[in-house]
Amino acid sequence: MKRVSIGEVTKATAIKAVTIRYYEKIGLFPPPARTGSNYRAYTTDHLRQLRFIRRCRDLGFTLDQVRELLRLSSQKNSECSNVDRLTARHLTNVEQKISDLEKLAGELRHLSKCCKGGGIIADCRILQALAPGEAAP
Amino acid sequence: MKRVSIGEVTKATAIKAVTIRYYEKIGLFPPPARTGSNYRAYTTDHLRQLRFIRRCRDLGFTLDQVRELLRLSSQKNSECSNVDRLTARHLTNVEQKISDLEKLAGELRHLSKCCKGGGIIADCRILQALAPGEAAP
DNA sequence: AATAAGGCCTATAGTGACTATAGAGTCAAG
DNA sequence: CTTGACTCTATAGTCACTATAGGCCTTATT
Repeated sequence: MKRVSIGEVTKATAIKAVTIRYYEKIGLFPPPARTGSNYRAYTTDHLRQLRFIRRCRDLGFTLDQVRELLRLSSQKNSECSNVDRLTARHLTNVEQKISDLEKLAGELRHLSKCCKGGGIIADCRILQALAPGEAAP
Repeated sequence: MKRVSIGEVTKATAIKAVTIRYYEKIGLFPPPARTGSNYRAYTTDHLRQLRFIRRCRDLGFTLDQVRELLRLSSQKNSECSNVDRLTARHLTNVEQKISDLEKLAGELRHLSKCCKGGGIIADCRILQALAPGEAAP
């Protein structure tokens, strides 16, 4: 079967070589065979897995979650509800994070509004607002 | 003047003692005096600074940005436009992150929708969707 | 055949912002 | 006097990489 170098994998998956080696080191996917000169030689199976990993990471899953998804996806006959649950939980996290960030953006916008332009630090409204419990005189 | 222990500071600022010591170690704020038994003894100035830091962190500024804000806020007579710029840039980052996460949440919701309940892994739409370029048969 | 460029190898250390752990000294109350 | 809560230092671990150093392999050019 055809085997490719780590550089080819990088081109095909957009995962950097160092990262691929790192994934191998932490046991995220099985290590590939080596050539006579000790170069890694990947199969199309590796490529498939690494694309899967890349996609999961793009979607914000942690490496532990990816590990779990890989494990689950290898058990072809077991129930798929675990996958659904994992995805749903992750979605909840992401939604929480969005709402946190939106609150935060609101506060930052508020800060930005009150200090437009050319005062001096001593009168800076932003800094005053950042110092809690210290009302402006 | 009155000085308080690290425990008091923790209560007053909601920053953990270890974190306060960590901030001290990386030089984020001046180290406090010590008691005879080598305990840290904080002034109200320290308290003010640490509350400031806490607030900045809550707003998502990095420690480097906090460092800069502290530096700026100590120069009472210089211009405040730098503070404004820093805040604005941070806001832009936050807004970018929100939009990234929203796109991501959309994809996750899409995933979640297509796999509700009780199939087996071999047919799992989520896993199929996570494997790019491998269309379902 | 020598050389230079580029790809690949390993191992180690660094990032940010903490968190956890171990082992020891200090203080107040009972 | 002992218990328990608090404090101290130093070190290592977390996550998901990124950077660096130093050396081998391959290919193309001279």
